[in-house]
Amino acid sequence: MSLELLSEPIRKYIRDKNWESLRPIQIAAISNILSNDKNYILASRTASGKTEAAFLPILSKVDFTEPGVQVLYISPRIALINDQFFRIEELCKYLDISVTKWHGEANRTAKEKLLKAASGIVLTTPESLEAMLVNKPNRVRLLFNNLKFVVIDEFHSFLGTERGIHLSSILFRLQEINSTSFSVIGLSATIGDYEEAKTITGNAANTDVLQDRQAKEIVTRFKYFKNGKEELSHDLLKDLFNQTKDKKVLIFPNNRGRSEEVAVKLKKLSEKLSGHNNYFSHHSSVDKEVREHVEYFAKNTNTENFCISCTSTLELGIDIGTVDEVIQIDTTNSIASLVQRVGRSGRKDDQTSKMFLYATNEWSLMQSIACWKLYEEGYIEPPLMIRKPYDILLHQILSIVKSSSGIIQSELINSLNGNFAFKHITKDEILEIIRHLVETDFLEKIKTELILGSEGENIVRPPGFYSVFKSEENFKVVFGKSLIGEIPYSNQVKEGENIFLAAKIWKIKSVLQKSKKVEVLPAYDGKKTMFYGNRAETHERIREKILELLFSNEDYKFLDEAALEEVGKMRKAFSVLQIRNLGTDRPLIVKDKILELYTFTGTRINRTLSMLFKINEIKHIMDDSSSSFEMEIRHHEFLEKWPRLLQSVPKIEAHIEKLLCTQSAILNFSKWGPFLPMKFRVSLVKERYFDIENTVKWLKKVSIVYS
DNA sequence: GACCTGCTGCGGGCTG
Repeated sequence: MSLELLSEPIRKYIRDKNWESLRPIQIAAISNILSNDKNYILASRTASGKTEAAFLPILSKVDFTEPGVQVLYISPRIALINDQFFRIEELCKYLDISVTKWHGEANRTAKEKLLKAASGIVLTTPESLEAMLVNKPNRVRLLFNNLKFVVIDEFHSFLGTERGIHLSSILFRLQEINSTSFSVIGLSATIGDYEEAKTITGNAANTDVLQDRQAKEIVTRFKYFKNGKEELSHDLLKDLFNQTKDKKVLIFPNNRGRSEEVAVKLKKLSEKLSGHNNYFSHHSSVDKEVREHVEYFAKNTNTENFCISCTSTLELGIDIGTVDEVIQIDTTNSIASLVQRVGRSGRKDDQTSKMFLYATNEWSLMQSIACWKLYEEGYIEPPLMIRKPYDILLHQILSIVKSSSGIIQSELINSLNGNFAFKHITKDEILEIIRHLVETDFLEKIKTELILGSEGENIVRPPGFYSVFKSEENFKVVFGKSLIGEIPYSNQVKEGENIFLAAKIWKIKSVLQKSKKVEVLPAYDGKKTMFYGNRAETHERIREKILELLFSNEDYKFLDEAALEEVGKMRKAFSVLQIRNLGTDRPLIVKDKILELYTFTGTRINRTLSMLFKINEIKHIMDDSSSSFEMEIRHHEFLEKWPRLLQSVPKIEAHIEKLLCTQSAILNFSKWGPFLPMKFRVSLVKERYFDIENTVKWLKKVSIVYS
């Protein structure tokens, strides 16, 4: 039925493809996009044909003979653009529409060709758009002043992030140069909060969600191998090897160091037992060419089995072909991430997705089960709400001033005030930040006009200016003339040390401080490489679910014997506590000189509680993975101080300010935050690192029960 | 010590 709505060349494309029928999300998208000009979020599981769902109706609807680029496709990954380019180009051959890749690694000649005759479809990243807006505003006008559609891929990956606010602001700036408005189409996995998602398009009221809830059948198996030490146990590795040796698998060990450990050790086992040789690691520190080789191999091999040990680099978008099984080592920190990873296997229609979960400690096991149960209930945690993104505002102020090479202050303020990315920030606050930037030489005011100051000139010049997220400085790892990857500078980076990288073992021959290079030679034995990283955050609902699991009698068929036994042990240990109301009671365990408090709540609330403990001089160690506090305080003294926590909430602000002066690392999550006036820095930390509002709610409802 | 992402302009050297 929806086929008739499409233009003839598109119908021919579908006939040539021999598609028996269109997918539900495609049918919904075709009839909606063709019948009105709303924004849409197309939400359905991976490999359900979302790209075609957007482009079939768009290509039917848009008149590509008009001047200027008609459709802009924005992706969070270059690799995804390169992947989608082939699919979209194939589709466009039926209509004689030009498709151009525009990103940092794209062909320059193709870009120049586009500039000579702006038309068709452009595939790009938020950062490339930012760079164009900063350096060549006239070029942006030439290319994008007649846009009809903006398609945003992996829409969910922008939610609740600084990059999402940045993207939103860029959409506003594009709207500003378009005389008529364009529609935004977001392609997304199933997400937790569609109302929040709609706000990125800038017009939530005019944004509809088309959702295909149909999920794939997923087979899961949870295994438990208790691991005291830092490194993975031999038993686990042996089991993992047998589990994966004759299949095509992806393994997610949660961090780069462990990803290398798994790849190297499985490869060694495979060599000893004459298994296949296709063991790889894939993460941001592995050289790009090596990674592309791994992706190419996985995509193009039919007969050979492989095993890729990876981080979230392979969680998003890129279709790496047939994968039989996904292995997760220890818990994911979110349900959204779990869903994405499971979706990497069984992409073909008739296949089920298979996931094996290995837990190495009891809390990781409990959290894995909690995430899985919540997923089964259809729950996905909502993204973080960023209401006051002062840091992104500051970045955009510098960007706009630079692009205009002189702008009237009131004009700048009006534009920012109308920008939907900053709708919760007031005019007065914008003015205050501009004044601060003038005082600190980032901007200079000449009569009513603003230009860049000397500090501002320095900061907008390096290429790093175009992104809003932070990145660490790394040392390149080279063997002879070939680049293996990059590692951060740690005390492990010195002559004679052995490291794991790109699924191989290396001995460090020399460290060249000046050129930031590490020369290596192949070796046979070594240690896990040290990588730095930010702490991941877990939502409170997951921790509440763990408490519910501990006080339930439910039998889980997906657990192996060891996991079942561990769950039984945990349940027994907690059953002695007098918990009557799972929603409000939290256990306090009284030991000799210490107390243990189990909060069963999210990371940001735990951090805030830790802060309140500090303010009230309660000596403690927080462990977020078990959501618990070990406190050095007498029982009666703690109960006396407990009600004071709530009273000291108003003191938090002053305390954060003090913290920011002594240990500025607390603002490490924000790239542009350090350039803000103090009160806005405090606000960023309050909103993104802590969660005061929900901590207050938590403290008001919770009652402590003790053994 | 739990993740990941992106990037201009210019000039010098080389190739056809």
